[in-house]
Amino acid sequence: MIDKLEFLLALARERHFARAAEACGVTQPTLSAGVKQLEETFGVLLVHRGSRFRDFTPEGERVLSWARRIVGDARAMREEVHALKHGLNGRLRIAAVPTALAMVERVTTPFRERHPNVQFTVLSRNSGELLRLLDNLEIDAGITYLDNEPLGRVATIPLYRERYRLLISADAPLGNRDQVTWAEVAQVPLCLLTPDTQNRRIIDRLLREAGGDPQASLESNAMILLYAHVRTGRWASIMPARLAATLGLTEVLRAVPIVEPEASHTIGLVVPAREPMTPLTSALADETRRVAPSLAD
Amino acid sequence: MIDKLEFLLALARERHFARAAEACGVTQPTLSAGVKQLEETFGVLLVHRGSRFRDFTPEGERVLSWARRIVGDARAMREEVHALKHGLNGRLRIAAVPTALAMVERVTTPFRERHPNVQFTVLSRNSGELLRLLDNLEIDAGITYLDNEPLGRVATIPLYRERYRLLISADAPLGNRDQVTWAEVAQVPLCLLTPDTQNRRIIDRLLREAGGDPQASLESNAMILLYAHVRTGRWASIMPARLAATLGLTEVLRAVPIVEPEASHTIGLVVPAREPMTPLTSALADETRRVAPSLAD
DNA sequence: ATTACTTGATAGAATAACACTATCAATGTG
DNA sequence: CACATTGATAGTGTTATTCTATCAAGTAAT
Repeated sequence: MIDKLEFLLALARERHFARAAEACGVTQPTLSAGVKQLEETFGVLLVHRGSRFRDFTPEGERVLSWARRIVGDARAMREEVHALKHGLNGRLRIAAVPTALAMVERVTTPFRERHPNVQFTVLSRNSGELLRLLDNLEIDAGITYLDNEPLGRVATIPLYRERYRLLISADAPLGNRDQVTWAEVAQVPLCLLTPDTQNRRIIDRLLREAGGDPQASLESNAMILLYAHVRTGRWASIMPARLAATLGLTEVLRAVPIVEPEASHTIGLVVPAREPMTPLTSALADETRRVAPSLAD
Repeated sequence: MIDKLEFLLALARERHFARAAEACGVTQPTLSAGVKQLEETFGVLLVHRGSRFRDFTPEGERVLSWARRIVGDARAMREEVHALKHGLNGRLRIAAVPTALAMVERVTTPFRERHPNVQFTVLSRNSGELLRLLDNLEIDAGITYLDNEPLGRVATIPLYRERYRLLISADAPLGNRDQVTWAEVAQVPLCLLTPDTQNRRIIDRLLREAGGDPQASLESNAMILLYAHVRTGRWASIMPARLAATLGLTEVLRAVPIVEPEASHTIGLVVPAREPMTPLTSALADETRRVAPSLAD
């Protein structure tokens, strides 16, 4: 039964019978039969199919949402029993928004001190993608914005507040200032994240509210690329203060606080809203709560 | 997998392999094999066995608690999909404490108006037994005391407050009074529920706190038996006011409010703390919320 | 229109899983 | 010490599951 529900989850992810089957490590007829068996036991069609996968029926959507929960719980059960026997081990799959990537270390480093047998996979994802992965149980936790766009059914643990700095060469027009306004920043050509990221949407909004017309002279989804450009002193960017501090400044590169307004957003851990959590997730949440005070401001 | 977890739940209920097997509709070797298979997949012993069932290992207890949740969710899923197709139907299994039995009608009657295809099984159980049944998914909901003894992991919906009356013949010493004190009642031989019931423990406590020495001249776990005695006019009892009102008074039988203190306890619906609830449970909770205001005082 | 490709369903065979009956060994009980 | 109780084990037949191979329906391109 649970295997069949996993088939259904894979089908929801892949929207394609053969690919879903591959993801489950079975052949396509096996997955087709599994889905059909679910439909027979429930006595309802779950999937609209023409000659190909179309979408889920309303009943299918409901089953899907139960399946997420049941499959998640079954995994949590296995994980917990394993942890009871062998101590905390396994792999934590985490995704973080690009602006928070450099801060993941603040959690993972002390976590590893405490639980050396736990391994990590950390992905860079934009916030929307991150929530989708969390929903589909493809990651165990995410680090993203908690207070800006809606999150869905998740539990959250605040980690730190993101504040904004203009990274710019000391030689440039605004480079010698102690602070600049968003209105002033709006006049500068910037290296920014792509518009699919929440950080970019936040910055665009702030620039627009200051009467500017946001346009990035260079866009990327990788923070490291933006930084590589900025540190030449020939480009400017807006980055979270903590990120700028982590990356370090050169002799010519300055991080100027941006005011009017002194905007800030909360970054934190999001985990599936399941009670009880899996032992790994629960330990990660504990570590996050432990670390957060040292990052407060 | 889910079937095996059901085996485990049955074993926890029956504490006996053969009886658990019978409850699941399989033979004893089948259930033994199922449990053993769970133990193999987890790589841990779940059950301490000597020549007979002893108890669950710590890991077994954890698996058990996950099993309750997973099996419950799987049932809820089936029920919900069925309800989507055929409207709300099926059977609601409810247990109520003896003093609340007569009030169950206040919920079931309007519920049936709304959902005529739902059938009921209503059992009389003491509060401890009721919570155990709820835990083991043997009932869908209970009606019991919400504010006296601890309940465990359940969601509660208050229904009404239970207040106490001395049911006694008008000829008897206290029979002509407008109110009596608990201290006075403590002097009267009473027909009461058995001490396994929460109502009896509440009354005993109130009598003891009034300096009395509670002793029942007749005990039963069936309210109807107590009433049959009392209505002869030759016995006395303490009953909740609403129950006395439902049963009706005879010419000689009076229901005298008991004061010092004017004790009261909240009676309400308890359902498993699962989010989302099954459609039947959810509808019952809705109905209870709808009815409660008309019973408030 | 015709052809080729994509996608999911179906048929048939091999294999694995499952549940049953019968029986046994261990532990209590009178 | 006989005897009942309890759960594990062996052996067997049945059912489920999964695979490979193939098919039919629908799309897209020529």
